[in-house]
Amino acid sequence: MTEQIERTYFVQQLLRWFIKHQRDLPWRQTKDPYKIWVSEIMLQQTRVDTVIPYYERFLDRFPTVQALAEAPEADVLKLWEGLGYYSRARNLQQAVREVQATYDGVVPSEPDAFSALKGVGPYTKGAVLSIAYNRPEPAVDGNVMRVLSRYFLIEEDIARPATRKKMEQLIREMIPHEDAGDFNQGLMELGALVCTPRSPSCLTCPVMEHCQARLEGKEEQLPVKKKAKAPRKEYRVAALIAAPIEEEQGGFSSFRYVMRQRPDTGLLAQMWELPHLETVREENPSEGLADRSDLKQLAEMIRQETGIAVKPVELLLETEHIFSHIHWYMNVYVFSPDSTGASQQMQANRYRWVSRPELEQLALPNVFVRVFQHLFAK
DNA sequence: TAAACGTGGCC
DNA sequence: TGGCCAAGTTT
Repeated sequence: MTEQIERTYFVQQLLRWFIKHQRDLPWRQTKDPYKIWVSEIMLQQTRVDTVIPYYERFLDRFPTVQALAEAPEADVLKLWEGLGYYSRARNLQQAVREVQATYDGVVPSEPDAFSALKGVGPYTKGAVLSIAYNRPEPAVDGNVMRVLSRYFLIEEDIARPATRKKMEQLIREMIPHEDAGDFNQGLMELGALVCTPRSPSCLTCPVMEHCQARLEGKEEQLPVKKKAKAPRKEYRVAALIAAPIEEEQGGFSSFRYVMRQRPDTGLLAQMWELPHLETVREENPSEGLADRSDLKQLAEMIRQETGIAVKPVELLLETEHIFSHIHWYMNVYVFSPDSTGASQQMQANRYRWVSRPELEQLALPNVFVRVFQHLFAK
């Protein structure tokens, strides 16, 4: 069988299979390029089941390009809370504002124009344009690379950009212009449902007959991918500065807390956190209580940046959090403040006193969401 | 090219 | 339990 016939067989079998077996997903109920775009951004490195509730809430709140373009950044970040890779949210809004301003709110269908938008890389360009506009652009993600590496027995490291480009070229040669969107989605769907990373269901695969890896018994060995490095360790000590809120009757029933907004770039950009600092610590973090000098340094930093003098009261909890590239060991101490006034200095350093209802409005990374869950459960 | 950038589920 | 993985992009 010639290579060309093999490819034609693949395309036809895949399309037939996809039409019959595709999942009923929220973003498949629409052809609105904006909604498909939102789904593709959320789905980057993120599971379908995780995305669905976020997708529904996000579009409920921002149903159109205009609605998202006009929304406060903080609201967008809050709706993204817990989803991870938060620069996706800021980039999406920046791109949507560009679409509103430059294209009168219409998502551009030209590959170069759409691709130029913030957060739109080679995958997202192909996915959105093929699904929404049926443009014959490749959309090569991890699923697609797995399927192709097996079917064509491609043994190059899929972590290399050069490998992805090779696969994009392959797709350009195969993609049917009449069914570009279904073909791209079919490839991804096959990777998600049948040609899975472990224990692929070859016996139900529509293209098993000519799958080169299957024919050679190498389906479990592909794709080849370089191993990721272990996350580096960081030890941190954080301050929960709590002050009772006075009521008219003279008692109190709730607290205010000092929160700090992270820098505009980098890890967890613009999200809110407990004031904390990195401490020098060798191995064995569970040994864990921050020593006096850590607490002293932390109190000093807080005084410098807020003008509030604080004293450590007790250890609230020791917790770990693993990002993709950093492993945090964090000890959280309760501190008592000598005052509760808001100062110019606090604001300049991105600190705020917040009540519990105000806290609910801020976007927090999961590691700090869990700290408060622990506190409020006590 | 390699590292930064989150989170949760799975085996 | 810990490493791997999931519809990647930016720098």
